[in-house]
Parts: sequence; C-alpha cells; structure tokens
Amino acid sequence: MNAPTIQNVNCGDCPIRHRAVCARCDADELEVLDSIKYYRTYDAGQPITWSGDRMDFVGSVVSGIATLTQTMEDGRTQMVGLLLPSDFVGRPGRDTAAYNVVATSTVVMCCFRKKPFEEMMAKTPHVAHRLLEMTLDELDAAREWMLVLGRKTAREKIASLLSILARRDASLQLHKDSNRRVFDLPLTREAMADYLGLTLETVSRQVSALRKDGVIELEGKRHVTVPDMGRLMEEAGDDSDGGCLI
Amino acid sequence: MNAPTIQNVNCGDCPIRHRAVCARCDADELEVLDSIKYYRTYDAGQPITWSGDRMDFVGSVVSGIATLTQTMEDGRTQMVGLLLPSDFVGRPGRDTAAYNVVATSTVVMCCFRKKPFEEMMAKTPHVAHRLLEMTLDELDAAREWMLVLGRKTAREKIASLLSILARRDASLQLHKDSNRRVFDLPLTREAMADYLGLTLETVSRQVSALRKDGVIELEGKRHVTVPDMGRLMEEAGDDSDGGCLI
DNA sequence: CGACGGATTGAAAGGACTCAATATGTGTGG
DNA sequence: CCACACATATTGAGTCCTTTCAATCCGTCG
Repeated sequence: MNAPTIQNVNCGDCPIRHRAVCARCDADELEVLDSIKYYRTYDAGQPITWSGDRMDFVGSVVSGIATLTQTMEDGRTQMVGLLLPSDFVGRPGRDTAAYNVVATSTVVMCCFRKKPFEEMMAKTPHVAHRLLEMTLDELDAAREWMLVLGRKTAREKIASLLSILARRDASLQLHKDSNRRVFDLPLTREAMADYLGLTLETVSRQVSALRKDGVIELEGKRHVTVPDMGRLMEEAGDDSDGGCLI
Repeated sequence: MNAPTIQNVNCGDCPIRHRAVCARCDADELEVLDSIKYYRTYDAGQPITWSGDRMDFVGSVVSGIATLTQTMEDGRTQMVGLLLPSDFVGRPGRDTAAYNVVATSTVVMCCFRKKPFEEMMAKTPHVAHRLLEMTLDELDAAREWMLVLGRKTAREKIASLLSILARRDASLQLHKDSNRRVFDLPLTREAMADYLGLTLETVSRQVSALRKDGVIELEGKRHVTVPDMGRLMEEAGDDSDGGCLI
C-alpha cells in the first residue's frame, strides 16, 4: 500500500532544509544527521504514532500534513496540533508517544533514531537551539488556540481556522491582490470539528453561513476563496488593524 | 505599595534552584547569573508585563502565583498559563511581551536583563537545555488544556482544574492517605472561569454541585478538601487507572 | 454601619448539540 | 456506462447546557 520508500536526498537539497530542526546546522552537523536519517512514507489515514506506544525515533515532516490528537475514553477527541512540512515530531528524552499522530495526506517523514539524535543534541548546540525556537513557536500557537477554544463562538472559530490556513498558504505563494486568498482545505469537516472543539454538523452549518454571507466562496467542498482577508479576520474576532501581518 | 526589594540571595540557597531555568547550571554559570540577576516584587493584582509592551528582562517566579492571559478587543479573556514558582517568564529572542502577565498573589521574580541572558544562552548549553525541557513541558500542559477547553463539560472542567491543583499541591507535601487531598484555591471564581473558558456563574454553580455531590468539601470559599482523588479524576473524565500518577 | 468586591442563586434566553434524514461525490463491479 | 455502496457533507427539528441578566448573600475594610 505504501508508496515506495523515498531515496535519501542530500540534506543540502532538502525542501525543508532551512526551516526544520536542522536549519542551523553547519556542514559537519549535516553529515552526522545524514548518517542517522532515513525517510519513511505514510499513506493518508495511516497512524504515525499512537499515544502511549513506544517511540524509537523523532523526525521532521518533509511533505504532507499530519494531525496531533488527544482522545478521552468515551471517544471525544481534540486536535492539539497540525503538523506541516518542517514541523518536528517526537520529544527528545521521552520514549513513549504522548499523542496520536495521524497522516492526513500522504506524509513523508525524515526520521532519526532517537538515541543518536539525543547524543548529537548533547554534543552540538545548533539542533537544540533550533528545537527550542520551534517549541517556543508551537507554544505560542497552542496558546493562541486556547483563546479560540475557550472564548470564541462557532462562527469565529471557523473564521479563525480559515484565516490561519489562508495566511499559511499565502506565505508560500505570491499574490498580486493582498486582500484575496485562494486555497484548498486540507481537512475534512470532522477534522475541522476536532480542531475547533465543535461537532461536524456545526462546522458544516457555519461554513455554509459564512458562504451565504459572502465572507468566503466555495468550489466543491474543499476549494476556498477569500475575497477579503480583512473581512474574514473581523469575523474571526481578531483585530485586523495590521491588515497584512502575513 | 510594594514590599521592600528583596535582598539578593545566593543562588545556591534559592528555593527554586533545582527546578528553574538555572537547574542545570554549574558553579561558574551560577556566578554569571548571579551577576546579572536582580529580584523584584509585585503585589497581588499588579501587572508584570502587558501584551505588546517592550520587555527588557526575562526571569523566574521565585514565590507566588501569576497568570498569563490573552484578551480580545471586546474584553473576552482566556488564561493561557498559570505561573508557579520556578516557572519562566519571557522569551529569549523576542523584545515585546506576547501576553498579559499579572500577579495573582504577591510575586517575587528573579529577573535577568535580556541581553546578557541571551549572551549566556549562546555561550553555555545548560540554560538553553533546561529551557527547552521546560518549554516542552509547558507545551504538553497547554495541549492537555486544549482538550479540557475544547471537549469537556463545565463540570468536568472544574474537576480537571481541581485535580491539577490538588496534584500540584501533593507534590510539595507528604500525605499519609494518598486518596485525600487538602489545599487552598489560589484563584478567584473569575480567574477560574478565565482559565476554563466559562462564566464565573457557571464556575460557582459547578463548584456547588461538586460539593453537594460529595466530590469535594469546602471551608469558606477557598479551602478545599478532596476526600477521594480517584472520584475527582473520574469526574474530570480522566482515566483514574494509575490512581497515583502524582 | 455602609460600601465594596467576591460569590451564590434564580429565571429566562440562546447557541451548540443530538438525532435523523437527505445530498453529494467517489470508486467498484456488473 | 450504469448501479450500488460507502464516506463525506448538508440540512432540519428538538433538546439541553451554558450564558445572560438580575437579585441576593457574605466577608472585609473604611
């Protein structure tokens, strides 16, 4: 079922070279990483780690999208992270996974066996420094999301998610018109619901409402056009003063 | 208004010596920290930093409790962190505060001017390593909290908060009876509401309901007795299998 | 004592959920 | 090429939980 194992590419040619945990590494360090890394591909829907399971590797998402979720015994689930290319999976110093990580699309991971990776972290500063930076960014994102989960209405939650996805996409592409955005939803309605602490029915209703009110346009279920980012950010309850905060 | 500035104590005698960002430092490093640190005291209710303001120091909470909050323009606020002794405030590499930090009780901070602290981080590994460890722990806590905010009922939210406070307290004290816990709430009903994404009225109602159902006992508004931690954790929706997970 | 902030309690309203039916789209096999 | 199954998504109706608005209580401090 799996796509064939990807050939190891040279770290220098890696698409996430300057954003991932290895971003700050010099040539010598890259050589070490090169020697302990291996690629692995996961199909859409496939689990990458399961909460509580032993985990003997850490790694970076090279391409594709994965989700980090937590589950209660009765099945209620909350997404606690959305992993995009360059994001890091696993925690040095811990040997069991704390969350469920599931590939949402086909995902290519650049994996490192945990032991050698930890040894490298202890010896050279660049990986640890970059990982600290990335972890602090993730903490900020998590706290931003706590405001969304705790205090926003369903409509604001949807607008917040769309605004984040739109901005993320914008950072990858050029846009003549800075107010207009076009992108594809990488998530099903259910995944959106799990992200936002809603039911999928409520997600569907609020997406429809935003469409009816002209805040977004839809082609099919997944292709979204935002005619006016300022308007969307108002709907999200964010101050849109900055306008173009990237 | 302020309590008199605290005398600098020797780092070796500091109550948070082995839990704070300096936990891993050796004697030489402590000497450097000693030379750039200064203590500062904040009264209950006093702001420590305000979101968006310039911040020229970072530091550790030595004693007392502070809250990290985010606010929307219309006044809705969400607590995104509860700072206890040894917790770190500020982010190296950023010069404006991202959150409101407010002292809930009298707070003593051990502050470092940001510039020299960053220089030290760049030169010696121990501070950065410990900060990474602490940040990863905070990220885990934030993600745990996302599940609470997104998926738990009001009653479960209250039980979750009480259970966390009880366990935190337990880690500081000895208890003959591992099932029984006694502690003081460090938060007002409003602060609890901001933590949990509820209104203060709902908090009040659910606390009363838990009391009526015998899950907790109250003396005054703040003094809480948990006769059976297992029962409380069931109410929180956590699996209480472990029983004594600290 | 009276004023104040924090907390409790009540009644009514509203927003999100639940349950259920229907639609849309995709892939498989006849 | 169509029929069918299946997953995903939309829509509706009714319910329930939390919020909102309001009144009251409690303890502390001038």
